[in-house]
Amino acid sequence: MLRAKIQDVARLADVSLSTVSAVLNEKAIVKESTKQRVLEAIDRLRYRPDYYASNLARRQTRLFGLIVSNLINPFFAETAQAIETEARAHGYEIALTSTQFSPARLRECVQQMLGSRVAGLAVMTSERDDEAFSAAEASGIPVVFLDVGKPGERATNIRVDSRGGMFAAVNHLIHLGHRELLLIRNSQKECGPPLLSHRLRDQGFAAAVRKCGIEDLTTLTVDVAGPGADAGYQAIATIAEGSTFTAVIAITDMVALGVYRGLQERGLRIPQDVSVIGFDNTYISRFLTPSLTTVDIPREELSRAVVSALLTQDKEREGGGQIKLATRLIVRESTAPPPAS
Amino acid sequence: MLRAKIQDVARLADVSLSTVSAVLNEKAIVKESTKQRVLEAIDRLRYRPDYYASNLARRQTRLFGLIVSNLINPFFAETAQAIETEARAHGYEIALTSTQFSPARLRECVQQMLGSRVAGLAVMTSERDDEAFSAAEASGIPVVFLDVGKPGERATNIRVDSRGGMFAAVNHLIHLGHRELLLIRNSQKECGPPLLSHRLRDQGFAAAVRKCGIEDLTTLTVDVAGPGADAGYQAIATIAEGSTFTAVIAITDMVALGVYRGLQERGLRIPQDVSVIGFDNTYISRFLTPSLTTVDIPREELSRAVVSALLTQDKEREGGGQIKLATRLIVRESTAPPPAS
DNA sequence: CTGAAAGCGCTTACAG
DNA sequence: CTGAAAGCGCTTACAG
Repeated sequence: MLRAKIQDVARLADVSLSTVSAVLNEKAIVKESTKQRVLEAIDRLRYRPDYYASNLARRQTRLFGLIVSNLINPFFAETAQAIETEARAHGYEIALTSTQFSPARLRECVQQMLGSRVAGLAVMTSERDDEAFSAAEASGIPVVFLDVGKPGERATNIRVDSRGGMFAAVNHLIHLGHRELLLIRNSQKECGPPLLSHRLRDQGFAAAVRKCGIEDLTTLTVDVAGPGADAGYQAIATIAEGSTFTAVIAITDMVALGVYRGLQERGLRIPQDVSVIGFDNTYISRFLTPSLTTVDIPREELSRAVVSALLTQDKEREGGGQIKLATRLIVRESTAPPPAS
Repeated sequence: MLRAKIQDVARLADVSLSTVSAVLNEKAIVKESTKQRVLEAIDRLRYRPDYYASNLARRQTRLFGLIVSNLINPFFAETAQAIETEARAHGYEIALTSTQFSPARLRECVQQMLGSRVAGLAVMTSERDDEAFSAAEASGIPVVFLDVGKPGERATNIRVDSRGGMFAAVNHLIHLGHRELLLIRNSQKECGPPLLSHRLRDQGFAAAVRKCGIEDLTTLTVDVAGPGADAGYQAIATIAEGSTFTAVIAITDMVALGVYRGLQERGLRIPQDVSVIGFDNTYISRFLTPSLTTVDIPREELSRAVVSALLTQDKEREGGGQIKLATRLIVRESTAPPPAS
């Protein structure tokens, strides 16, 4: 069974190609009766314009590319959703692709997006790859990086204020009276250097500790490889009996979920024995028991910032841009004063 | 800045178009020295073949379309990921799109996929739309529906054995001694008729109850609109004081998460006071406290079944197919005998 | 408002 | 192994 083409529609409706095209794209004004004939023919033939032919013939697409690391991480999924909604509101589709944290896949994805002549490209991955980044920047289309480091000459860089979030988290714990903090990070396998967004959270933690002015503050940092919840669980399960801590900061909510489980298995109650803070404010965090104190990254603002940057024309964006997004600590039930010692 | 085209590469490398194309597509064998020249030119010009032009010129794409309801639901995200991995192993890309549970969006998505001349289309949505389905079937490409009802003439239908899963869940509870069961379902707004996969789970529940042969079995079903966890929480929060139940079956793990929270707020312990069973075996379920007893839908088998059906040629698939996928109850900590009354 | 014609950037037989 | 030519199915000026 052969696909109908625009020719077939034109013939059946007894009009010219341009008329069918006009009806399809609602560009020119077509006489109502003609339009009906065309519509009927389209319907009868189950005609669907060929996407490749029409995009080839057009000068441009109404498509934004969005590259994320992974769809299973709720933060990426929620953010992708928010961006798609925002983009649709402006008449753009989203082509979504995920890298599974592989720099090589990231390069492929960028090339694929450029080959799809996207009107703009957002790269929101944890991993980074210089070649991929420079290819994106050199393309001439609007490019947005999320927390990906070097602002670059032309790209817009969105920086989530992870540092600020970490400051808030650390200060919250200190004010509650905690003096022994445990920071748990996870890394994906084969990921090369640590994820920038994690590094920023990291640095924020270190800076907050340094600046708080508390002398007897003790900190410990644990790194575990693997998916979030597994890593958080492992971190707690394998930490030496001797190590003492009254509060845990998990680098993501998923890690915190694993921490919850690990603590419970060791017979430690949250928050009576140990306080826990997450990062990302994912959907599940407020349904956990106890509900999770976490750092919120504003999805709405983020998606608006991304789309508006992608919509921006070249001339307006010389020198690249830097957009900073505030974070906010959401205090819930998982944090409380440390147990009396 | 203009994109380089194949012409530019040919000119710079001093060869013909077909030679460049041969290098690009690794079809014909090109002399090594020529190949190097071409590769160099490609590199120098940052050339990227235009996706639309090449797909238009080709007879076919190596692209499968995948339509899901929503990316935030971990089940869809995890399944999409598994399918993408499986498809890549066979040399196919996945175009992923989500409907947000809207039948109108589903129609658009199908049309868009057909316009993209996908080599196969998998529809894994909770909602359904006859027009969209028949458009997909009429297209002549391999089509796979997941739990979407009517097998159709040509499409393959994958049925998850929800009924079997529900039987296992109900029987597990009955064997533990439970006699008062609560089933909690959620529905998405604007979704029209109840989701088929939920209906199947529903019917499975009813059938299991009917067939178990226990006389004094009491069941209650509650419906709440909204996202999973919210719905589960609301269901428990708003259920009348008088209603008694010793076990809850949640229609999805996300609903179970909300149920956990709701029960805890009402001072009920899991599983000492109330047992809870979920559905989907999502990533988070084993990290909850207590870990969640749930019905597993085998992701691997599912993705293999989907991809293999999409790969199947027309002739082999006359009359459509029906593939049934077994489910399995995973017993964890959230189920135990009911409290002594 | 409608029609004929050129062109989008590739791929693919087909000759050489 | 390489080159010239046709064609993929649209869109878009440009005349009418």
